[in-house]
Amino acid sequence: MLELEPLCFSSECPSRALFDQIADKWSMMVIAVLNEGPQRFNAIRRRLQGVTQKALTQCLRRLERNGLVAREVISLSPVAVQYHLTPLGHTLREPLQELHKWTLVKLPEVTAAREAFDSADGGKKRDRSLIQLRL
Amino acid sequence: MLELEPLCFSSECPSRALFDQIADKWSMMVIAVLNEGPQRFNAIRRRLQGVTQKALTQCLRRLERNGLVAREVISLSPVAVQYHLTPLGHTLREPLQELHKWTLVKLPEVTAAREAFDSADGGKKRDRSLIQLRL
DNA sequence: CAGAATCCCGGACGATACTG
DNA sequence: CAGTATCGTCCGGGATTCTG
Repeated sequence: MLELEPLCFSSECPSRALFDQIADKWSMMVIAVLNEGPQRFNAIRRRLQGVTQKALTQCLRRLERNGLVAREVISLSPVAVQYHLTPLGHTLREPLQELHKWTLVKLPEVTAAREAFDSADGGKKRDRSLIQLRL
Repeated sequence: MLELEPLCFSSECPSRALFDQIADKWSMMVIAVLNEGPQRFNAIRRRLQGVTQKALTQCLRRLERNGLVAREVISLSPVAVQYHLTPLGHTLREPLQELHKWTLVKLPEVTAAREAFDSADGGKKRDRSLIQLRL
């Protein structure tokens, strides 16, 4: 029942950096896809519409390096490569999915908040200054 | 008990973009800090060692725009500004904290995996090619 | 105190071409 | 097929300075 310790906010806390490494869009989606079973590179690529080959490669390498995904080369000709979740990777799936679920459920509320925010002081001094509203 | 629908992977799916907007290091930490109660700008700044003023401002604006955080100006002299979580922001706290907890618990395993990965093919062809190992 | 405005640079990213 | 290599672009982020 402890509230997660002092909840390290120090800049040396390594979990801070780790967080950035696992909590990104592509990692989440790759893990979700691989949760359905082992997949080959281009199979993953096809399911993640809009991902570039470079981004996917980097993402997979990072996941592999962090021990969340395993890569196995199947020596055919031409070569085939399969990726699958490790047990460790599996433990990450649920927390990530919770977050994804949140975005789906709360999207309407967020959208409403955005419209309120954007129109509220649309005429004031903060026209399009630092508030880069992309997305 | 549904497995989260078709789990939209399409590039038009708006929750994909939303995910990137809320699942970052600073947002997580700001929400964690504000969970302890309303805080002023510099108070937050002090607790989040290493954050720059610009990054924090941007983060707070984004959170405000998405309806997760509310900003209230207290007219003193000099001006004071308080930030606090909205009810919507509160609902995001738990999923984020789960993820943060994951990084704390699994950090040893991840670290081990990294060392294995980095040393395993340290001598092979993938020296320091595309696998940028920063962190 | 709580930011905004400016400047600047390294790095992220996409597009393209090449390889085993 | 599953990547790697290279290039050009762009922009997010830090440092600094200024303001109500």
